[in-house]
Amino acid sequence: MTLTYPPLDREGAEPLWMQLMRALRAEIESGVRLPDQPLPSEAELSDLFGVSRTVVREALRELVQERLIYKVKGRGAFVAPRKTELRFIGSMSGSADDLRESGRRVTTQAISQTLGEADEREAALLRIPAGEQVVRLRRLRRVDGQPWLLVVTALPARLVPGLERAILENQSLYDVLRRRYGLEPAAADRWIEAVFPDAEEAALLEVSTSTPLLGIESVAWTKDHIRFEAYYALHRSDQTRFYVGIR
Amino acid sequence: MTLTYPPLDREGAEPLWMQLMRALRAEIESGVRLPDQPLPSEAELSDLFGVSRTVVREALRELVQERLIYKVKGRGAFVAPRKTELRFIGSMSGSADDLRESGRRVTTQAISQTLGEADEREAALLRIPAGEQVVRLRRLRRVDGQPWLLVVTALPARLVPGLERAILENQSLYDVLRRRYGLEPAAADRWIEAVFPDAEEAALLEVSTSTPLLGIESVAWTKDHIRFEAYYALHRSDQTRFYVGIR
DNA sequence: TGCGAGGACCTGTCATTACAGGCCTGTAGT
DNA sequence: ACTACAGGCCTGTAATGACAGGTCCTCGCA
Repeated sequence: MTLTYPPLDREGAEPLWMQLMRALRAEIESGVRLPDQPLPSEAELSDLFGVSRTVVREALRELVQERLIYKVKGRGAFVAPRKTELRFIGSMSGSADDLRESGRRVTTQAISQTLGEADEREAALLRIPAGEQVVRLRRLRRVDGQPWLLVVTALPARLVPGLERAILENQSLYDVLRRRYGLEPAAADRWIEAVFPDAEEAALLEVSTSTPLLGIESVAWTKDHIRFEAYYALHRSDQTRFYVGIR
Repeated sequence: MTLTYPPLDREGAEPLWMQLMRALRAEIESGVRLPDQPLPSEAELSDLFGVSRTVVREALRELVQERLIYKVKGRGAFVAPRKTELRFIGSMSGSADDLRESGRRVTTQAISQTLGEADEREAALLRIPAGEQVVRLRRLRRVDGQPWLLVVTALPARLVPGLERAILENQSLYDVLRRRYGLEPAAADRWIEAVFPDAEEAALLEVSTSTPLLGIESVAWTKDHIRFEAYYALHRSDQTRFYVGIR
């Protein structure tokens, strides 16, 4: 009993492997395929979708990367056991709320809000072509007056028209995104690294350029896999600690 | 001016792409290739090493994954700018020290220390065959008497002979690994997710099985890329907060 | 001198073919 | 009833060939 599939679009719209990946992901996330159940073999998928095994393997590779499936050599590919949904608590709102609860004064200062073209890193994170228009927000967050966190957020302009003119001072970005644009974060990828600030960043955070900071790269997407926000945050970890909380 | 390379081993010892990846990684990490300098093109690497472009692309793919290089369509592959070394502060030692500094009592209780066979997850993380012998440590950490963190650590037995008989109670694992086995963590990958504990885990942490916990999967390796430790930590985030600190 | 077209070079994508080696099961032999 | 082995299925690895489309330099023309 195999499902039937609409033919893939071969007119260059999108790579075949990406279309195939989406089709399989939709099946898995819709619950049609149950955890630990085998997917059709690579050869079968080739036939079903009318593409080469190269395309199938590329698609499966991405799904393995996303932890949606796992593969066992000699047996096949299987649906990964459903993970508990990672409830997305931004270091932005989440940690600010935590700190406020603990009686500290948290303020957010908008450094700049501009329209611009996505650079390589942002484009890769948001899965958009480099050069596409993005709204870029630079904000400085203070705790008890002390600089604490510097964030550069990029959002595809077509998803958030007019955001560059919104007043975000001391207002949760996620609230605005949800209320005004209907963007609800469902999950995010984050990378944490130790970095040095450049001269401007150091000045804003009031540290020397040789002070190691916590750099957090993040990309957030909705349940429909629309990647709507990428940010890079620089964190002073000497004064206030950075933490991730679950609520 | 191209370098000369020893021929790759074709006798099934290791996939060609892995050998090629190692060769390129060694060059990059030794500083022979400078940041943002281009690597030879895929075609050139094919010729230099006498392998197909398939092999070259697989090797480059892994290096991109490791963030050692980046690729630009139409231009080539380049050495990634040297990242500030991620100073590895385990949630084990690091956060424990932080808490101790803040005047809280941190104790570690060994639940079990056994020899066993690596399961699929551990094998994948440690890059060893499933079934290889691993020393497995299960430990419970308390803060002010309250259960806080449950960790299951797996280490390849051949790297840490006799560790299953060591006394680790209230002693830093990393100290033991460094002093006794010369294993110095240089970097680590970590994944954070929200999970429910199973019955036994819930009992140890004194929560219900419907309490969401912070699950941290981690694998650590030395500067020689020897992956020596994988752990899965379950964190009570309702009582004490989980945080990552830089020191 | 400035500019635009062309071409060389590069990665991205895709198809096809081949074989090694792990996994599983059915079957023949004990 | 039990075991050993063959064969089928599956993924992993590898080679080869082809073309699309991005990048960059050069050369000829205005």
